[in-house]
This record gives sequence, C-alpha cells and structure tokens, in this order.
Amino acid sequence: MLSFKGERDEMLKQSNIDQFFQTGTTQEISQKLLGKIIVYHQFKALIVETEAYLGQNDQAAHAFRNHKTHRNRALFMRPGTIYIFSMYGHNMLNFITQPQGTPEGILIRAVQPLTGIAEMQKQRHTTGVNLTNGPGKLCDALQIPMSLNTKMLNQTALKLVLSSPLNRTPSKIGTSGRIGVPHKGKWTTAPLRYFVSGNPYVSKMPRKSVDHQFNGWQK
DNA sequence: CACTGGATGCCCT
DNA sequence: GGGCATCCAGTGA
Repeated sequence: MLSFKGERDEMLKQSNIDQFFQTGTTQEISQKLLGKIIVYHQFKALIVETEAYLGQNDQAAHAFRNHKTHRNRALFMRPGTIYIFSMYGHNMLNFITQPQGTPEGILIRAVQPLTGIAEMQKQRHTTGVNLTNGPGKLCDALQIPMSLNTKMLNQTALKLVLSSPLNRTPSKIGTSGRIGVPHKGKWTTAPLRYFVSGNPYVSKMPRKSVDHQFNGWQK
C-alpha cells in the first residue's frame, strides 16, 4: 500500500517517456531533446547535440532497407528504448523514437556536464569541453555500458529527465548535415544534426562562436 | 585552426 | 577480413 503512490508515479513517468518519443517526427523529437537532462548514477548532463536517423529509407541508418540484425535489434523496439552500439572501441548512445517496429532513433552526440565532473575528469584523463563533446566521449565520461542496450529509459540507472528546474531552453537551434556520413547524396546533406547554437560542448564548435555568457541557453 | 593518419573493438559477410 | 553514426596527437599554416 505504501508503495502505491510511488508505483503510480513511476507509471506516469513511463507513459510520459512513451508519449515524448512517439509524438511528432524524429526530427522534431531530436530538437526537443536539446536542454533535457541525462542522469546516470551520480552523473547529470544537459543534451546539447543530437542526430536523427530515419529508419529504412535513410542510407546512413543502421536500419536502412529494414536491415535487422542482433546488433541493431533495439531499433525495432518500443519508443524510449536505449540503443547502444560500439564503434572503434567507443560506445554510442541512442534513443528509439516512433511506435514499435519503426526503426528510427536519435544519436546523442554531445552533453554539457552538470554533476559528477571530478569523476568524469578522472575517467577521461582530461578537462573542459573534451570531457563530453562527442558521442564516444560522453559515453566514456558518464561510464555508460553496453549492457544498457535494449533496456527502457528510466527503468535502469539511466534516466531521461523531461521536466525539471534544471532543464534549459536553447536560444537558437543550429542544424547541419550529420557527421561522418559521406557520399550518401541527400542523406549526407539533409539537416538532421541539431545543436544548441553557441554551446561550447557541441562537437566541432569553433572557439570563436562560443557564447561565453549563457552557453547558448535562454536566460 | 584545418587536415591527417593510426589506434581501436565489435559486428557482419 | 572489412568496415564503421570515433578519438587523439601530430603536422603545418
């Protein structure tokens, strides 16, 4: 009985996650993720850069031509599923969007650390923006393991916080083609990468265009 | 700052 | 055995 309210709250949160990841296009959800918070154990960080991958028609997506293997099976699961794959020895964190069976997802490319920064520095053997300004770097910094692949967000230690006083709103959302997608025609140039304009933790953000006062967030 | 090449682990053919 | 949704240190302006 005592746990009833707690369980109800958990179910509410879960249906919020479901809603969030299947309301709107994957491009729209990618932009809504900017300023939301990832929590993993003692680590908290703001999402500042995302990329949309659009399923079976997208030449750059792992699910291109409805390609399904053991490695990418998470893509075909429920919205809010965690998809992690490793490449060149680095883990990459993705969230699944759209109803089950539609293999679209969002790659988290960069975050701005909020808590656990000392531990991140120890883990990464570096400081500053290099802690988390890339998809492999942020998984290393937050120590996100492959074992979370195919798990649901918020059902393990890895949470996504959709509404909190710590969430921020970008002053301006920048777009570009996705990184590392060469020679794929319109899928190379399509503006499917989204970032908080002026945030120093965005990958390849020129030092010159950094907003030193607000890091690209609304006040 | 822009560009380069080597290291790297794991999945797939 | 190849390819990759990367990272880093090195070079040369």
